[in-house]
Amino acid sequence: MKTSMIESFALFQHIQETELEHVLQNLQAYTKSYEKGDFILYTGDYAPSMGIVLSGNVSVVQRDVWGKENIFHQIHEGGMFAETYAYLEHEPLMVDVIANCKSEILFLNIRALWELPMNKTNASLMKNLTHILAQKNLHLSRKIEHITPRTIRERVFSYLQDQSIKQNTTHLHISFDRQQLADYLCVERSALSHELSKLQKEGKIKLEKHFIDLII
Amino acid sequence: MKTSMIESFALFQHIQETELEHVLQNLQAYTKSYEKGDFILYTGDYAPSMGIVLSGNVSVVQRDVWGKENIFHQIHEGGMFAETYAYLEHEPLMVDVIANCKSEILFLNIRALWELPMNKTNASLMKNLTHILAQKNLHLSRKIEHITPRTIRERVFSYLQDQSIKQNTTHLHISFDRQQLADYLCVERSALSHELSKLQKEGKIKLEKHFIDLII
DNA sequence: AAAGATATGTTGTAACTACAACATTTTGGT
DNA sequence: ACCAAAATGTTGTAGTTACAACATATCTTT
Repeated sequence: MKTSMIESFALFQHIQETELEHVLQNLQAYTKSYEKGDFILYTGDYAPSMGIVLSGNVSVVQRDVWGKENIFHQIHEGGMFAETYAYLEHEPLMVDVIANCKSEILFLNIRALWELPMNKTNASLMKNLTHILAQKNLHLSRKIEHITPRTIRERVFSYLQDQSIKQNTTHLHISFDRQQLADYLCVERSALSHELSKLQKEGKIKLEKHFIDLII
Repeated sequence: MKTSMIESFALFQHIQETELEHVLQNLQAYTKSYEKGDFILYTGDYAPSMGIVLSGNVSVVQRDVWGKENIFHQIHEGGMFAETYAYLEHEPLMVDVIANCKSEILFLNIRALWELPMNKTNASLMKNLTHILAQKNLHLSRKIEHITPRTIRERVFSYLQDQSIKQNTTHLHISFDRQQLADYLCVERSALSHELSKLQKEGKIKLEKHFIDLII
């Protein structure tokens, strides 16, 4: 396992490189590879371990009875998923986790952390984990903010303004394709396309492939 | 401060009663009282401390430009709020916290936890905090699940089914009034009343004040 | 018990979206 | 460069909601 890459991840901030191998062992680390479209975790499952995306990217998705998808998160390299369920061991997953492309996942039994002796390294891990959970919280709150408005137009602007702050530019890279963006905003794909076209005709945005320019 | 009450709270599980006074001191605990309608925290503020509801109850609310309210949580006795923002110190609040009635709040500087020596008590506090953050995450995910459907009817059923599981009965106590339930589900109050009436006429639910019977 | 205040229920209308069906553009493999 | 497949865009229609304006019920205070 390439520790050089792993030590850059949020969970391992302020962990000594020399400790890393030991930490991975303590957390019963193992990796697994997935192809595009593979299910990594299923709704209803219990997740004994959380996942870290070593390469590729995955979607955390909820499906309703009719198969309509609601994208909660898209997790890229270095990102974590299922940490909530790995921690709350009796809570069944309310989402699927699916590989968007060929991906390699590192699994860690995060509950083991609380059985380990209390030293500086393990305290750092706890602090990092708390930090990550707090940020997941914010992401979920932002998603709620984005899907609260009734109209597609308002949802799009809510999302684009958020992206504009995060990317610190008005030339926004959108990592979703249209269907995924529709799923994230909980609207119909063709209706989203229609609204984006209208916004472009009105001169409020400019569409170019995976970028959207915000024009103010 | 009545430590007998405080030790029953989620944050203080498995903490020795004899340690409690010391812990409260370390976390710079102080209490403050609020009247109905008082703002406890404002959108845009930074929260240096998180809050625990000692008595009364509070709402965590987001407002849009037109003053429309979106209720994220309702926090009752023993519940916590702003733990995410208290932990992410540079993140401004995206919600208001408002007292629904006369309430007493205990404030704790949770960040101080990471500066303290690593002993069993502080490790328990970290574990409890992680647990609470993970559960907040689940609550937010459930809220997303409830407001994802397009129709009021589907949102109501999503919420009622969730309550049915949580309360383990079909005779559901609803702690929201109609306006609050509408705000939580992000729909219009009168439209919600209308839909609830229709559901009752169809024999699918039975309304009685602050209870709703699910009829299956 | 009465009166004012607050909460809840009812109705009509304009606006927006989901859905379906189809047209066009872009992408990836050879 | 070509083709097939996938992604994106366009249009019309039926159904649901927000909003406004009002009616009724419930709570509070005296």
